[in-house]
Order: sequence, then structure tokens, then C-alpha cells
Amino acid sequence: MPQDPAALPDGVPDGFPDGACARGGRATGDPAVVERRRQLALARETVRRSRPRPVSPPAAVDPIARVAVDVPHSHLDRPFDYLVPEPLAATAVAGARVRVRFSGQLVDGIVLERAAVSEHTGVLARLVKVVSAEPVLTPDLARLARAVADRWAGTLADVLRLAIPPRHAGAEAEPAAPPAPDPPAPAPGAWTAYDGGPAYLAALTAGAAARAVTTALPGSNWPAMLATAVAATLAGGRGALVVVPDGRDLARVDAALGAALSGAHGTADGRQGPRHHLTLSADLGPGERYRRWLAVRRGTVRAVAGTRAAMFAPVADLGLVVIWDDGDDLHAEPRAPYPHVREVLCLRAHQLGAGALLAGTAMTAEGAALLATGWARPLAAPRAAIRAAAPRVVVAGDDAELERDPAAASARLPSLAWRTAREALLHGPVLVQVPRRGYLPGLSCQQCRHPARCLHCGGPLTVAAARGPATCSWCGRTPQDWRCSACAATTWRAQVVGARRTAEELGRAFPSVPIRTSGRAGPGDGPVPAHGPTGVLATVPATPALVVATPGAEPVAPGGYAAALLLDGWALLARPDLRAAEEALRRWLGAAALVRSATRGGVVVVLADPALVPVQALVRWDPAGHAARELAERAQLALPPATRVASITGSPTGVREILDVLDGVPTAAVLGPVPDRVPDSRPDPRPHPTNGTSSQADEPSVRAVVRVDRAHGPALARALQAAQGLRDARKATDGVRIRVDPPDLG
DNA sequence: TTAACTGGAAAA
DNA sequence: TTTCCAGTTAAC
Repeated sequence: MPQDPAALPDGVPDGFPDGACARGGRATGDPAVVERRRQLALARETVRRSRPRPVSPPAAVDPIARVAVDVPHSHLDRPFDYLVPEPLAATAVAGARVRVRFSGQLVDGIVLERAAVSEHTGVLARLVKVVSAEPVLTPDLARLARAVADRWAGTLADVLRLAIPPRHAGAEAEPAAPPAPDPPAPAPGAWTAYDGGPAYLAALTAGAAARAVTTALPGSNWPAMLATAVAATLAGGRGALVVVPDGRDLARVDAALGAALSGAHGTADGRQGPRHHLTLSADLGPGERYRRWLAVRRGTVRAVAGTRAAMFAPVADLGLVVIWDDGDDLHAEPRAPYPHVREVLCLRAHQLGAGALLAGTAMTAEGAALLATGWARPLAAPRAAIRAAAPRVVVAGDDAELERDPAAASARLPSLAWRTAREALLHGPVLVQVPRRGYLPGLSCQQCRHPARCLHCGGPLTVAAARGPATCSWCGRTPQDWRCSACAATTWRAQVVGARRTAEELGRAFPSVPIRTSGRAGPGDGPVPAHGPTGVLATVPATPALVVATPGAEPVAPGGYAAALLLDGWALLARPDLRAAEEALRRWLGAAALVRSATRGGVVVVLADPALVPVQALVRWDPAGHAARELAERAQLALPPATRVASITGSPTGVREILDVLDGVPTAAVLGPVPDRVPDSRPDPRPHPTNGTSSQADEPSVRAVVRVDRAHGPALARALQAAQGLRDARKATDGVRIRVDPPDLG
């Protein structure tokens, strides 16, 4: 290795930065050593100043690199021009990762483009080095990331951090496999049951921008249907991208894609042979994640299925984007700028003229809005087909008699539910959906029903196990001498019964039937069940058993469940959430779709008020109608998706500063600010992306909501970006979090 | 990190 | 008015 950095041409990493010698040694207090180091540093400095580095000339062609610099400040969210030294001319390609000096700091950046001239009037700095010539930022991805940043009032750097996985040099060095040949057009399969289904597939193959919202038939093999749509797109020579909420859905789609794309090619690990598809998910290691992502970027693999982060996967010639179950809150990215998978995929389809498919057992108001505006067409099965496929749904209302059988009574089962389960257990497994996990996840005052809160930190009290103590789910303490914060009573009662307690009670009610539980284990949930690290079962045998599951964790039973009991519908619908109805119906449909059709004896018992709209929609199996109604209601209330809103959270002064800049935005209505409501969850320990001290400690957080007509959404986002930029430029220390169309708008 | 810029005070 | 300097701002 050369010893004199000054002898190296620009941009060649010498691995021997200034100060490396001094840093190499152990810290010592010896004054002689300190003095010697000081002199060395001084000498080096003198040399640097008196004998300037020989600088290589700029690149002969396109000597300017327009660089997206990875800095967090929103007022610096624009390209900066750098001079490309000749030795880097060939590697500093558009899309390459580089290092540049930015206001003295060495920072990461990505070359957006090369150019012949710069608009910048001052003197240009030079690229320090090219990290890798691999073009990780394709033009399409750059355009998408910019649009996403603008849509959610964020910065390009934030979006790029979500969109491009960390580099892994080993994966980059491996040779690219040849792309698989396009598969033949698939048979329509289950799509024939949907009006316009085969035509939709044909349009995908033909290269049209075929956009649809579809509700899957109950009991349908939806992964196979999605795979068929992907195959149809590939047959037309274009790529496809499927995003699902979680790893369990991903495994099903992965298997279906393998089958649909004649999985004879390649192996499961994605390393050898031409492959048609691969999966991307957060739980791959960094190396594997980057390896697969590169295979997608390089066009080696044309079909991708993945969880949330895959929404940005740089699929070449994208011809179809698919989202399954867009109402699942896992599709909402929790990191700034908080984009939503559905919206990002629609944006991509729109930018590229690609097809789009929103599919689910349920339908969101947003899905209904895409239909209402004509952006997408409905793909629905005829009523008769739905009736033939759906289970019978019966409602055990408020007045439902509790079963008199003592065992069932202790499980608080209405007579109807008890009899249904007992009967169905003769024919197969019975699914029991319980909205809350844990044992007794919600305690309240015996006297006034006020939620029981920790005396120490105000967190909610729960009981984790049978005969266990009440503990705080935030700080873990077991309060001594608890008394109600509202009425000072000293005893509590169980307000909500969790999945584990329900399983325990059902075990007593049906002593001869095996009980299986499926649900994500959480803190305070006690020992994790033996099956799998998360406690979620993918499947259960077709044999009689009671399967207790939390929403979203329902295992699939081959041949379908004989019955399902949907417990605690009241709790689901009583939540003070604007989406409570939509969410309740989504969860019920998700469970009910796993039950055998009525013709095969399948029954669903839902414990809820039969007069409620979502309950009726479940009985009629009419998700599209419910979504349309929900959309109309949101329009009436001037809420998204009929309007666009932004929530602004932070210190009172910070929020005020943002609001003050919004004057110019047409139709903007400001609601609040009001004290930030403390949700029934642990407060975010680091709520604002600020470094250094913040005034959060003294100032309580407030929240304001700004609402505009949909047409003025871009103007609102622009104004919010500008306002954020102004604060950033002033180095405001108190962070303000801006979220556009937040999912939890209460 | 640091060069350029700003504005205010001292010098003329 | 000019010059100097310290604090501020932008950042290629």
C-alpha cells in the first residue's frame, strides 16, 4: 500500500487517511508521545499546504456529476453538482454510489446524472470516490423516489434510504445470471369466475395499463390468482411486482409463483439458474437481501414478491404492480416520509403506464375511490358465485343468550356460538377469532370502568397469565396499592379478554377437543408457544380442533374450516378510530373467507350488533358495497381519501411555525392544534428525528391537522416541505413530524 | 468543516 | 464613508 496519500491520484481510496497513524496507537498520557504526534500532524499539515496534491483533470466527457447527497436537512433536498476527476470518469455513472465532501463533511451520495455543464456559478468540489459503479438508482427509481418525497412532504434522501438496501460488496461481485426466458401466457384458471377476468389477463399480456380492484371470492386460492396475473404480465415481456402484508402471505405467494412460472428453473435460494421470480423481505440477511435486490435491478429476475419495502423494488420494464389486502396496516411504512404501499404502487403504475391490481378479501375506501374516479375497473365475481362460495353468516346480537351449559357459560359463549361450534367440530376445525392477544390485555376500574393505569407511568395494566398479577405493559411494574385514577376505587376487573384466556376457557368448554393458538406473541405474553418464533401458524390440519387466532394470524385449513366464531365484535367496533368499521369488516372477512361454503355446511357466527353496517355487509358478503358506502361517508366528513390531510406533530411553537407558512395553500382548513392524544400504546421514546437536545421535555406535544381538497394535495405537500425547510435552515432543534394521510387519523 | 457573507463598530 | 471583525449562513 502506498505510504504517501498525496502521491495517489484523486479518488483512489488509499485506506490511509490523515490521522490513521495517531488513531492506530492506544491512547496514552505520555507527554512526549503526545508532543511527537502533535508535531507529526503539524508537519503533515504543512506539507499539505505547501505542496498541493497533484489534481487529475476533469473527465473529458460530461465532467459534471449531479449528486443526490445523503443529508437529513429538507432545505438541502436538491441535486448538487460535483466535478468528476478523469480517473473516476468511467465508474461515476448515473446511479452509482459516491462519496463527496459536503460542507466539510464526507457524506454518501448517488449520482443522478452526468452532465456537460453546471448551472452552479461557484467553484465545484470534486467527487472524493466512487463507492461502486453499480448503478443502484435507475432513472425510473429516481423519478419514483422524487415523486414519493413530494407526495408525502419528505426528502429524497429519506425515500432513497427506504428504497435502496445497504450495499454488500460480496453480493455485487458475483456474476449476474442470465435472465429467464418469458414464460408462455397462462390459462386464466380461477380468473374465469370473475367478470372480465380473462380479458384483464389478456390486457396484461398485451402490455396495456390494465388497472383493477378486485375482491377475492371466499375460499379462493388467491395466491394462485395473483401468480396467474404475474405470469400473464411476464408472458408479454414485462416485469411484475407483488406486495403482501407479511411473511406468511409471502410464503404462499412465493409457492404460487413457483408453480405458475413453471418452477423447474433454478433453486430456492435464488443463486443458480435462470429464475422467473424471487422474494424480498426484511428478514433476509443484508447480503442475501442485496443479492436478490441486485438480481431484480439487473433484470435477471422479472417477477418479484415481497413485503412492504419491496414496493420500491426496481423491477425492469414494470408491467404490473399488485397489492394484496391494502387495508392491512403493515402496508403503512412507519419511517419518514411514511409512504403507503398502495399509494406508491399506484404512483408507479401511473408513472410507467403499468398495470395495477388491488386485491383482497375486503376492500378499502381508497380502493373504492380508485373505482369511483375510473382510474381502475372493478373485477368482481357474479353475485351467484359469491353466494355459492361464501359461508352462512349468522349474528349473535346483544340480546343473545349465554349458554347455560356451565363450561360454555364460563367461556362467555352465547348459546348460538356454543351450539354452532359443537356441531361443526364433528366435521372439521373451528376457527375462533379473538381481537386481542395476551391473557387479559385490558383492565378497568371495577367501579367506574375507567381504564386501569399504572401508578408509576400511566401505562395500561394487563394480566399476562392465569392467576398472574396485574402489570404495567409499558414499564413492567406490578403496582402495589393500586387505586383508580378516576374514582380511587381499589379493585379492577377484566375489560377485554385476550386470545390466550379465551383458549384456556374454550379448553374447559370443549375438554375433548385439541386447542391450537395462533398469534404474534408480545411482551408480557409469557412463554412463546412451541410453534415457530412468532407464534403464528401458517396452516392447521383438517381434523377437528379449536383454532384460536388473533386477526391476521388465522391459519389456513385445507378444505376450509367447518365454522368460525368471531368474538368481541363490540370491542372491534367501539374503537375510536375512523376506520373501525372498515377494519372490523376486513378482519371478519379475512377469517370468514377461510370457512367452507354454506353449501358445504360452513357457518360463521359473529358476536356483534346486527344493526351495524359492517355486520350487515358481512352477512351479505358485500365488501365492495361497504367500501363504496365508506367512501361516501368519508366524503361527507371531508376525510381521506375524499380529501387530503396532513398531521403535524411536535412542540406548540414548532407546529405553529409550520402552520404559519400554510396561508398560501388553497382550501386549507386547519384543525387544532390540540394536545397530542396519548394512544393506548407505549409512547415513542424518540418521537422526533432530531439530534441534540430538544425542548420536548418541557413542552407537551401537540398535533394539528390540515385538510385540503384532493386537487390541492401537491400544493399542500410543497408548502409543508418548504415550511420544514425553513425550520431546518434555522436549525430548529425541536422536531416536527409531518405525515400526509396518516393511517391512524383519529 | 470552512468560505462567503452580513451587519455593526471603529477609524478616518 | 471605509475598513475591520465577529458572528452567521450556506453548503456544489
